Amino acid sequence: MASLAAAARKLDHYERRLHAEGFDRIAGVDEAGRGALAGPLVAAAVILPEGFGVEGLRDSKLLTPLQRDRWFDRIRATAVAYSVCRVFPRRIDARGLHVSNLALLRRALYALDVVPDFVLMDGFSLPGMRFPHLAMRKGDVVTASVAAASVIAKVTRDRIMDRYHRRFPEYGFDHNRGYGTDAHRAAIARCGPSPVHRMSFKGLKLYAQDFDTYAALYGEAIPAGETVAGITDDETRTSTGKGDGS
RNA sequence: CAGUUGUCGUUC
DNA sequence: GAACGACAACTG
Repeated sequence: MASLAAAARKLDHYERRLHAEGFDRIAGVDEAGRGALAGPLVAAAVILPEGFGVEGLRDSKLLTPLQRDRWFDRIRATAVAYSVCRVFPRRIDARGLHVSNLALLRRALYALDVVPDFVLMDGFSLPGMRFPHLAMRKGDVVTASVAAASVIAKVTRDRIMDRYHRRFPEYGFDHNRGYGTDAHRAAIARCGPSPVHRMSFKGLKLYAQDFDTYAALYGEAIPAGETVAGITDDETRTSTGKGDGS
């Protein structure tokens, strides 16, 4: 029990310290979906109430899907305020990931209907932010507010990807969440990109600019059970016109 | 559930 | 070199 209490104290260590210094609307912000080849970037900001029971709460990546759903409900039910914002692939392509990400985090903060008096951030700080803030390495592992935000962002994004899976079933979005697995890349080689793919990302850019090279690199990662009978490596290369390499 | 390894993406 | 975002496959 001592170790449990110690772990709990550690996760909201910053919140407690800040509260002792007089802050009582401490927001955590985090985003999900950064490295994905498809789907939106999702950011969430959360202000937890003082004394929010934090035992078992962790970075969304360290929770099982069931645990994430449970925390998602609990955070939404008890938060002083929370917000979720997203940026879609087309805009990421147009503005770049980093710029999109900064704007998104800022939007999530300003979308809070309770104005924070302090902001805890994951990794980097926001240029020109008007709130007092602290950016910390591995923020979602170390502080409750950021962990909570990471859960809201992650669960929201996963649900969006589930919806995209119904619309574009060929890519396995329900499984890979838009990330670049072998099967996902092979699906792109077979079917082409969907409207929710980030065309500015490596791989998709390659697909658009040089399909033959893309197919040679990723097209062979055919999912089990979908192997095209009789197509060997050589024939694939021939059919995609890649016979004339170095 | 607890870990480990691998792979990929973006940015600095 | 670092940070952030992930999935996949393996051990116990």
